[in-house]
Amino acid sequence: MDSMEIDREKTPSTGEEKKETKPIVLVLVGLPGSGKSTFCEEVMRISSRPWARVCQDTINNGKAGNKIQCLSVAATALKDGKSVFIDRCNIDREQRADFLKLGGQQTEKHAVVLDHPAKLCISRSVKRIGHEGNLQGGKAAAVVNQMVPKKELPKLSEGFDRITFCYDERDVKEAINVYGSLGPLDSLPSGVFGQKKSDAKIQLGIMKFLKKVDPSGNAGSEPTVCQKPIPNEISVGEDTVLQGTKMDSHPSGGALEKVGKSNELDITSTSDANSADSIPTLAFPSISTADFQFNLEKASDIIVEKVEEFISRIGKARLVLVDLSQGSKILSLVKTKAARKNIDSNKFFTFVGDITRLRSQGGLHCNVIANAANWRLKPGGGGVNAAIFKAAGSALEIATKERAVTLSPGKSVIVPLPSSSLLFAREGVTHVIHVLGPNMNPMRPDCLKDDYVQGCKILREAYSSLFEGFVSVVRSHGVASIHNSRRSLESGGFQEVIPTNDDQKAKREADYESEKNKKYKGLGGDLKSGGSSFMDEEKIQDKSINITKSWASWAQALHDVAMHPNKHKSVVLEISDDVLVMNDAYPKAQRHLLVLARADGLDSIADVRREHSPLLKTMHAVGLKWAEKFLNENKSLSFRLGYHSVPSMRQLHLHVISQDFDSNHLKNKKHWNSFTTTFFLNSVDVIKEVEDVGRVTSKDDKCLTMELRCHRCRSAHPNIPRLKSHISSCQAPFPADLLQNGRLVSSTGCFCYQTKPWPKSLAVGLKTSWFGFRLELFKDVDDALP
DNA sequence: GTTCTAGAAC
DNA sequence: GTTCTAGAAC
Repeated sequence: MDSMEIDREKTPSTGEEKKETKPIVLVLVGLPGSGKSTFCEEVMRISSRPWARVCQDTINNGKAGNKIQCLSVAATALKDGKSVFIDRCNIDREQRADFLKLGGQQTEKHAVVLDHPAKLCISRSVKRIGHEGNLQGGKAAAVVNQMVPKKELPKLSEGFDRITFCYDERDVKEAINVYGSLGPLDSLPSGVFGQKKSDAKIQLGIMKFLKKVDPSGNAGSEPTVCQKPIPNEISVGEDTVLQGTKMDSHPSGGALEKVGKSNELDITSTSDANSADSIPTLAFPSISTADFQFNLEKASDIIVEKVEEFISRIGKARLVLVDLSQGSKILSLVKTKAARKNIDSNKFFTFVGDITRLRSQGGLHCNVIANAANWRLKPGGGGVNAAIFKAAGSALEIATKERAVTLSPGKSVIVPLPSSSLLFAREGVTHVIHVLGPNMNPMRPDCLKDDYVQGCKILREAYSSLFEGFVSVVRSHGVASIHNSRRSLESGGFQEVIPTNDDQKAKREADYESEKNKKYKGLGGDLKSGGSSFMDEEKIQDKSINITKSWASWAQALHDVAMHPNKHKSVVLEISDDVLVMNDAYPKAQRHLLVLARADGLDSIADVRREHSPLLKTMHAVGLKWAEKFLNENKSLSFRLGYHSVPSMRQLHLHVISQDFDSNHLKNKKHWNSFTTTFFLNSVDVIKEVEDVGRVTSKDDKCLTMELRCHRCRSAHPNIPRLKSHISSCQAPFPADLLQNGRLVSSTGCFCYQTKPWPKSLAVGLKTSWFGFRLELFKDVDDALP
């Protein structure tokens, strides 16, 4: 950037002076360590204009706060006539959006982008001490790395009046001067200033689409198509603790107890100890056997039984049973029984040590730890619960409260650990799963006395819930971890979990800001039955927190097909890089297909974002092609293409279903209503909504229990047999809304594909790439619309 | 998602 | 007594 003045010529700047002076909402955009706070301080130091700095790191009485607090403080400052700095990373459009609404038309919206190379930001944030948000050292490096793939440069179209890009200190200084010399009545011209390449954003978009973003984070530079490893020299502090550590008898107290057939453990047997550090690992105490006085023999049987059940589902991840005492009876029992069952000791072992200091003292990095919680989910009571709450600090209490207030025996709740927690910073723990086991101690609540039938049942449920929770964390984050460990190995690299750019979920979770530490849905019935104890969906939406659903084992079938189509050749009708077609295993009509997305991490329509629009169109196109094929075979059929708003099965899948509903598999109200009410989201509507607002908003599962109505004439029927009898003969026309916009596909309808040949571009597109063909396809779709 | 089954509805 | 639903378990 030569100078801002020169850039002004090639920007959409109007250069017009504004007659009325408005306060400025200046959104800083930059990685930790990019110098946002310094920028604000420098401007405020020299400026004669009243400024307020809204800093998320300190907004909560000097501690880190959340976005809502920032918005509130900023709004107050604006009302006082001040201009405000939004001093937080604001790294993507979503993070910035709410701040652009501040003050409506009465404020100017500016962005200053401190777009320094990620390496520089890492180096600065690792070195700094006394950072307001305590983001320094190894943790800072990890956070920066996590953010890099998420970076999305601001655009005027987001609602900014003026955007200034700074790539080096000279640019920053110039920008400080520009804003610092702004008097109370001055204003600045609109436009984009200092951006190196006008197509940088487009390039970034394409790179993101191709899942190949320049990891240096310098989107302004020439994009590259390979991922450069993060330099190793930034590996610092506690991250090096594993190296050279013998796990069997760690001098600081941790001791690994080998379980099963192998004497070699992954931590030490791996060629690079760092890679073991990034294997998703759950450390869990024995549930109910301490204070709740559960019989050790029975408990050890159940632990081994449940470990055996789950071990095949956790991929490369590991389970570690932890106990503080060297001569722990429960560890010894479990170890023996696990060995007897030949459970893989790389995936399950026992460990003697403090569950709150596994990495720092024991050299064992466990990204998830389980807490043997009490029903009130409160600290205290001694034992593991007290220790974990104490070690994690108030951050865990607050995060827990957001998710659940109480817990029933046999249930668990997953709590993502805020980065402000010591357990996160020191031990690398990203999630705590609170579990409540059965109580056999008459001195404690809900004592089962000696009812071990019930007790064993609840303990089994507790471990199922815990391991299911861990599976869901691994599935949401573990891909990144595994990719990462691979990358670490290749690069000799950085051992913190660094999400790769192709893992949207992990990417979302990687946000270090507490309000963005997105919400996980806890497990099992407790969230459902907890009633007022839990945040309802609206509250969750209000707090901009997303839910990651946990999926039961039976719900994984489609995901397994999508991930491993070779194992399911017999059911796959068609496959491309992006989608796969199969018959529904329990068809609810004469013709009932599923078009599955093959991307991992796209569990349901709720995960779909704007960037998935091409995929949705591909799925629609493939579904239409099959509908057309079926129509050629039977002209009397009609088809709908759509998604269940709350699917039961994991993996985004489009239903292509004929409207006869002539099937023995259609047995109950839920079946019927899931295809004939607004629970069934028309593919065309989904595509439009995703393009318009970036996601699908409707999520209506109440209609599943509504009365049974004919999907054609809308007459009500008392039960399924009577309804089926009616629909077998009802010839009424379909409701008007279905006849619009291609929602219904039939040989006689207005949306008729048979009258025109399938576009050649589609055939090519399906085999090659989305580019090019999708526009043509939709040109065809548009042409076909009435 | 399905299966199983207790008990409601007829 | 039979049919059907709805909830639990998987």
